[in-house]
Amino acid sequence: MASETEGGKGGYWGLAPRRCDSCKGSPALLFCRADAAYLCGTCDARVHRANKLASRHERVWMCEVCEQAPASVTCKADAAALCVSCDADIHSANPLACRHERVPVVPFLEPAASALKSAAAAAGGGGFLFKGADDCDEEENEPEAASWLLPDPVPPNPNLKGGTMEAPELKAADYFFSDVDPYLDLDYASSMDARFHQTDSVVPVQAKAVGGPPPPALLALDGDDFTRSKPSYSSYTAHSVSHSGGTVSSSEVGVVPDGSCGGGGGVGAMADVTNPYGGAGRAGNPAAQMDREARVMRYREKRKNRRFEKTIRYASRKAYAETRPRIKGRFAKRTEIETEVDRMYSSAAAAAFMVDGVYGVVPSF
DNA sequence: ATTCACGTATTTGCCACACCCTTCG
DNA sequence: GCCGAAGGGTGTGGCAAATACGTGA
Repeated sequence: MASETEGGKGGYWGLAPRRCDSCKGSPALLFCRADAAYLCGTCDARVHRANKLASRHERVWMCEVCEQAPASVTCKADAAALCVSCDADIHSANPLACRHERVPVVPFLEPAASALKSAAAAAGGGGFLFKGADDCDEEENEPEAASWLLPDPVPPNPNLKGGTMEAPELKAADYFFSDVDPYLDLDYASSMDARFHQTDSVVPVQAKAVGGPPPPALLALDGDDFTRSKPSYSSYTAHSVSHSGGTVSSSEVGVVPDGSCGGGGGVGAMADVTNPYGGAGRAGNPAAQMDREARVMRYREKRKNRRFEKTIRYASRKAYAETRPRIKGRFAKRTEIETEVDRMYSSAAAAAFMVDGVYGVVPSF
């Protein structure tokens, strides 16, 4: 699906990724501090396997955003390795972003491919670099995580440039969004975010305890993976989701073609949507790239803030819903008698309930 | 290997109404 | 710009129906 990058030749956000200093052809995958050189996976393996001394060179991944500079920090929230510049840009964008926990990148000594595997293997034990933002401390389905998060474990082969399914430019960031973006209405999500941010402070989140960590598949795809056929995770059923406006639901994240995409809907619109990189129409368009960047930022913020447990936004409504009369589970109209009874006992009975501790005071916001 | 029936698990929609939020004067 | 009133829209939980899935014959 995401086999092409911005315009088929640019980097993640339209900027061409830095080329390997050795072969000058493949995009650099890592930076060797000792050599002060940017290397692709193939050259890295060749250079640093040459002798024992070279094998001790510390290397770090390239910044996943700009692909121009070595990563200096890893943002846990974004699950991304970022260079100093991108780190500053991204995490100064808004108050939420600036709160992201970041840690210095840890250099690795093994070849890139091995390092990738190690990272994937370590994903279950603190190797958050290649994990989703919310599942840092949870078990991960390793193959799946690798399949959608990891950059191509096989170093790009310059000889196959442009002729393989795996475009050389395809890097971690591509995997991050390759499955998600086409089905993620970022604008809508952000608008919902805006709404929630307006009201989130109104009512404290009342998170119900859930049995365990969210399933990797959901975590991996922001809970929006509607491309899969009916995932069944009992702890995260539709009730816990669709009955909660605070969590992701199918109604929240509609599969809505981006109105800003060219083509005017129909097949054209969908074709554009299914291309997470905007297609040729966006290539080289700074405005579109900025828009894309903003969307990605919003997506990441949403991903960071997502909750898979049921979230009660209005405790008062919950309290009323729980006490509301029902017929076969449906809310029923209060009869006059009930109303009268409610009125008669509202003060005394309510007080008794509160004394019993069964019903708490309904907060009024 | 395919089809069918059956049981189980999961998802979806419905309902009333208090309250939040926007609009208007 | 501030305030209050009015009205519309939203969120809430339990149940049943619908749907999906799994298993054995």
